[in-house]
Order: sequence, then structure tokens, then C-alpha cells
Amino acid sequence: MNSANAQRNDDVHLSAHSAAKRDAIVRAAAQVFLASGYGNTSMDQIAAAAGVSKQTVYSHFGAKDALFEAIIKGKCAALMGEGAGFAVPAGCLEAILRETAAKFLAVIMTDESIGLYRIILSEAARFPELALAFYRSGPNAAASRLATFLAEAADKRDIIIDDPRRAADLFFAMLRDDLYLERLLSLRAAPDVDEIDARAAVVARRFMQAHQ
Amino acid sequence: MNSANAQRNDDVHLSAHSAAKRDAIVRAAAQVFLASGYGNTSMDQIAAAAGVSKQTVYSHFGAKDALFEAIIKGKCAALMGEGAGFAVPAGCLEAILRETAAKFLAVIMTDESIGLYRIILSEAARFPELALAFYRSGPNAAASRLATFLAEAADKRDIIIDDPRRAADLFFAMLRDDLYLERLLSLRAAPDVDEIDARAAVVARRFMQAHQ
DNA sequence: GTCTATAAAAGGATAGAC
DNA sequence: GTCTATCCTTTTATAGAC
Repeated sequence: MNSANAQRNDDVHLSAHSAAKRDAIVRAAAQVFLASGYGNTSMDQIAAAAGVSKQTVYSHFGAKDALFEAIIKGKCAALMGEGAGFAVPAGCLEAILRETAAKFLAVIMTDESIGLYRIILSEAARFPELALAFYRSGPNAAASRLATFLAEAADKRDIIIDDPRRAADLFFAMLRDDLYLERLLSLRAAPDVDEIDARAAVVARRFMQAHQ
Repeated sequence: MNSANAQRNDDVHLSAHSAAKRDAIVRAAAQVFLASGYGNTSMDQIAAAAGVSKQTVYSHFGAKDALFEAIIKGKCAALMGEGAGFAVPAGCLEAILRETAAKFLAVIMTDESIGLYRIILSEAARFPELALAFYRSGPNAAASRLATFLAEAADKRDIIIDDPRRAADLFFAMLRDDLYLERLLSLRAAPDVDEIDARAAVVARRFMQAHQ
């Protein structure tokens, strides 16, 4: 709770050490939470994985649920950073869509993204704000950006779109396809570059055909 | 473990009572597990919700994980039953697809299906067989049935399909669209009949256009 | 700030009476 | 088969020394 204030004492000689411990806790907590879920994870496990005492964990984050929220929000922000890195590439429209699709798939198919998605879903009832934060920084941000781009393309008569946001949602839905389901169920490994590119190409092509 | 044998003693005068208790436990466990997840649910909660003693729960199911597996597999089987009820309706191809789409959406968008999906995802690491059982009885069964139907339609020259299974997967992916995501994150309520029909119509139409 | 040690409560599982 | 009472481990959280 008041650990945010402690972090601001940069002039105190122990703050570097403290910040390092805090980082270790954050990393360890992220790993254990994502691997086991909230209810199945104990504060002892986190302290042990971080190489600090349990009391140190409590000093920094106060309680288990506060720690969990901090970890998940941090991961959401990081995801947002990766997603925002989607520079709109030059080229013909289909090539741009293909590139966007491939980058989207590469981000959401990592073990880390899948784990984050899983844990947010399972704890959506207990932590509603986390679900909303994830949605805004992740899927909604991506769809919103693509919708804006599609609207501009439609203005330039490059493509026919009546509802840009719905078209963007459908575009991403086609990308998730069966991959998302099978990844979430741990039924398969993350796709490699070739598979990502192949799927991105198919979806981009079909999307173009549907909007001529 | 050996409670299955006990269930077969229909001639014992206590079996009716026992079966009723067992049903109560199953119902209570399903509700609590689906609402809170595996790790967040205690055997005390289940016993209390079922109105029986904790020891009775253990007599019937032996351990927490065994109870969980029994509950989830039962739910999967029930889902399979609903899904298998998809009689292929008569009519033109697009009407059939529209009907199939609407029934699929109606089943997967219920609170119960969404809860089941959530808990299976979050426990996929701990209970891999459950993930597989769900996949087979749910999404895979649906896609498999549709793929068979699409292959037949392609043979009759009603439609052009190169890979029926991939086409079926994409069909269902388009149906899930943003709805699934928002439902799983508890960001919206289940769609009503009108919304389901509207979405089913859009997807069926687009699917037909893509495969002429 | 961090650690060791401990308190206080909850949870999984079992014993024994009926 | 079912219940009450209990055991033992795990877990969240805190106290006190350095």
C-alpha cells in the first residue's frame, strides 16, 4: 500500500538494494502466478522463488491480492507496449494486413501471453478491474488501432468497409481461429514463424476478397 | 474410487438416500467450482453448499481432485449431449449454416459453458486429460461434424471447399468473434436470440461468399 | 529493509460413533 | 452411509531482532 512512497526515497542508500529485491519479487511472482494461478500459489513459493524472505514480500506489496494486481497490471502494460509497437508498414493494403496479422499472432501466441490470458479469465470474477485493464490494453487496443486504419483505407477507396470496428474484430477472430483454443488448452506449442506467416497470408487474402 | 460399486447396490434400502446425497454434492460442487475455480474452492464450501457433512463428500469421491475431475467430465459429457443434438436441418445451404451457427452460439454463450471453459483453461496444466476431454467433446466434435457436412456439400458442387476442417474451424472462429472474449472476461451478458440470429446470418452469408 | 520465528486461521483428509 | 470431532499440514499475515 505505502510501498510506493518507499520507492521514491532514491536518496536513501538502501534504495538500490531494495529496488533489486522488489524486481526479484515481481519476476518471481509473475512466473509462479502465471504457472499456477492465484489460488494455487502461496506467498511462500513466491518468496522462495525470489530468494527473499516472506516478510520482504509483505513489506513491498502488503497482501497477496495487492501483489497479484500489481503483477498482472504490469504484464498488461508490457503487452500494451509490445502491441503499440505495431508500426504501420508501407506497401499495398494486403501486405500491410499480412504484416499486422503476423505481428499480432506472434505476440498473442507466446507462452507468456497465453498464461496471462488464462489467469485473467480464471480470476475475472475475483478481480474485475484486471479483466477490464487487460481488455483495454490488449485486444481492444489492437482492434481499435486496426479499425482506425481500415476506416482511413475505406476513405481512400482502397477497400469497402461499412463498420470498421466489426471488420477489425472479425479480422482478429479469424486469426485466432483454432490456434488460440488449442494453445489455451495446452494442446499444442506456439506456432513457428512459417506457420504464423502462412496463417497471416490466408486471413489477409480472405479479408481482402470479402471487402472488395 | 470404489463409490461406483456402491452406486450399483440398488437393492440396498439406503441407496436412494445415498444417490440423492450424491446428486446434491455433484450439483453443489459444480456450482462452487465453476464460480470460484479449483484452488479457490474448499471441500468445506462444497459440503456446506450440498447440505451434507464433509466426510460424506469424501465417502463418495475420495479426494478433491477426483471430485473435480468427475464434475468437469460430467459437464463435458452434458455439453457433448447438447452439441450432438444439432440435427442437420433441411433447406438451402446458407440456411443450414445459419441454423448451425445460431445453435452453436446459443450453446457456447451460456453462463454455464463460459464458466466451464474458464475453469478448464485455468486448470489445463494441472488436469491435462480434462482439457483434452473438453476439446474432444466440445469444439472438436462440433468442427468435425461441420467439416463432414461441408465435405459432402462440396462433393455435390454446392460450394467450393479445399480443406473442410480448416473451413469449419474458420467458420466457428468467425462466430466466436469478439463475443467469446468479452463473455470470458465478464465484460458483457449472454447475447439474446436476436443478436445470435443476426451474427449467425452475417457469418453464414460471408462464409458462402468466400466459398463460391 | 530484511531476516528468523511465530501467531492465527483455513484447508485436506481421517477416526470413531450411530 | 452419514455425522461430529479431530489431526496435521499449509497458508496468510505479523512480531521482534539486526
